[in-house]
Amino acid sequence: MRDLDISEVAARTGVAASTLRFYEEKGLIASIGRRGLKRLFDPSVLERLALVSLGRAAGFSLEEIAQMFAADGRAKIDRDLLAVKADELEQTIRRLIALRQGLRHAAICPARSHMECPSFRRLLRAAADGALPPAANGVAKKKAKKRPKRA
Amino acid sequence: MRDLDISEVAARTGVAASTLRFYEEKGLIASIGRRGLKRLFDPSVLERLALVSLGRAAGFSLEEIAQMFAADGRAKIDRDLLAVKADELEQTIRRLIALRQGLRHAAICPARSHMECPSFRRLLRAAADGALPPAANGVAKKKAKKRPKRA
DNA sequence: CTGCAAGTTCAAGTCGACTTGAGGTCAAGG
DNA sequence: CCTTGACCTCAAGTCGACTTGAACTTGCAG
Repeated sequence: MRDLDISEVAARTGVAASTLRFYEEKGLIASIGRRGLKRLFDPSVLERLALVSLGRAAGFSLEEIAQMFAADGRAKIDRDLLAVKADELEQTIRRLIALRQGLRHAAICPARSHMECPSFRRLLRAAADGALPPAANGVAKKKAKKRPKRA
Repeated sequence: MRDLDISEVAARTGVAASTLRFYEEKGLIASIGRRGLKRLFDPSVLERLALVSLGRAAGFSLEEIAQMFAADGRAKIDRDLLAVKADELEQTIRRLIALRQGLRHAAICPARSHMECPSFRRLLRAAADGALPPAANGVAKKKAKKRPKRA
């Protein structure tokens, strides 16, 4: 496969060109050269981006991800770290399950007011105790932009 | 129970005073009056805050939460909306579970490089397809501040 | 009566991950 | 050869949820 220019990478991964530049700046990906001014990417960048996407989904920050890559050239991912993240994820999952249960119940609860529902009050107590997940901050409105063709 | 001043509310809920002012400004809570300059809160604010906390954990924005309260005076929570959130949560949970599986496997995978592991590659593919959760943005470092006494 | 800790207001700053805008460059098609 | 549109750089802006700082005011312990 030929080298890819930025718009091809964007099209094939669904990652905006601006984001790709940003990632390069952060050391998450690398362009293999330029044609004139324009970046050229090796096709392997696609895999790399998948890895980034995976890392993000797993709750790693861009910086953490960059460090995994930075360790040495080849994506050297610390297995212990993975296990730790998996455990964290497990915690989160448990909490979310409890929460979902609570919500479902609240949604169909016959009590006149939620406040009269013991189940809801229990959930409330849990929330007050901080036993529920912290709730992702600063999540901007997804403006449902074009999700480009999947290659 | 007597009316509470802001630091009492903060102490009993673990919500910073600055946050309480912020919440009041946003219409999420209301102070019942002032002693001099100082806000006084009715004890019911504690329950209200638990509700806010619950809403946040469930993935509602402050604005959405405010609207639930705004509908009329008494916390009028739309059951359909709850159900919707519960479903979203369900989606998220499924994805997180897949992810956790993937991470766990990757953590113990015997393949020399993760790239040589079919299971890992499958996960990667899923990530590339956007089948994984979007990963909460803008989450600032929790600096492990004092979690004050639970009343 | 006085001092001061604890409250107040309002504007501005922070955090992470990007996006947007202005202004510039250049490879390729007509 | 010349246009043009895809790319480029760099600075600044955005989003949500708060926090922080500066400059005041005040209830109340001593």
